Amino acid sequence: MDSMVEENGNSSLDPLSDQTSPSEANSGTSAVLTTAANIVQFIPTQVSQSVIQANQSSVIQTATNLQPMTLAKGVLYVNKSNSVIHTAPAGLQVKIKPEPNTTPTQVQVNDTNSEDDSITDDESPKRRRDLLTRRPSYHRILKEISGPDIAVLPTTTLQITNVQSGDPAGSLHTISTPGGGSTIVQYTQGQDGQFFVPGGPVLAEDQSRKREIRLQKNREAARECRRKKKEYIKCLENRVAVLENQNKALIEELKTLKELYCQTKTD
DNA sequence: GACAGGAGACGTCATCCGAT
DNA sequence: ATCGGATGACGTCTCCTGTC
Repeated sequence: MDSMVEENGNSSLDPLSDQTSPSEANSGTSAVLTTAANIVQFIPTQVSQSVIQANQSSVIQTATNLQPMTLAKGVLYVNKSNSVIHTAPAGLQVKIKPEPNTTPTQVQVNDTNSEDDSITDDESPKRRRDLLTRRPSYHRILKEISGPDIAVLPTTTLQITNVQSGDPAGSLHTISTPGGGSTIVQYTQGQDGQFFVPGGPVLAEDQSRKREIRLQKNREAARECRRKKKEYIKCLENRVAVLENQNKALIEELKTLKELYCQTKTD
């Protein structure tokens, strides 16, 4: 499943929400899905999603207004019907050129290997985001460059001031930016050389507890997300099977009708 | 049996995005 | 503006299978 085109009118994850039979597809505004060898007709209002196999020269046409699309990796989400979508071999990138006065709008697939014009200024931030691959995280980059757990401070001079506090642990030290600027950290140093940050253990404990909760929630969310994704893919595969069957049936029907037509013509 | 490679599941991080 | 859920990306681990 290298490329998919999905009409997003139905927000349900279940691409099988429509199970139209070939006969049902004969009413209402019809859409035509044409692949190299096959023709499938279906009703846009009932068919929530459709799937195109990769590496086929395919066109999806539906009858009415073209709507904006959003892109996920390898997936086209079509907000409404009525698009002309050309798929192409893997490694190509889909580009949408807004053409308000023309119908239907063309969705173009460009070879990004040959030309880097995939993002233009007039495209929405969302589109731009979707088209960009994620950059490596700063954390990861830092880790690679400097090793783990390196804190980076701005290259300004720091100032340490000492205040006699009467604290048995020793005098209070304040690290701040020069000129009475913002305090970065306050600490005391015991006779054994250990550092104590006031309120430190409590704060750290709280933060670590919050972090644990967050991680636990995210763990569960990730699990659930994967489950849904698997379910979704399974549904898409089922849908492919259904459409293939419909395709076969229609081809058969066409064949029969052609034969019938030829027969009546010769009579 | 040892080993390599692929597939799948998982945990974590970063980011997006809708709700408040 | 902030928060929290959802999800893509990435690294790691485990299991399975084929090859030697």
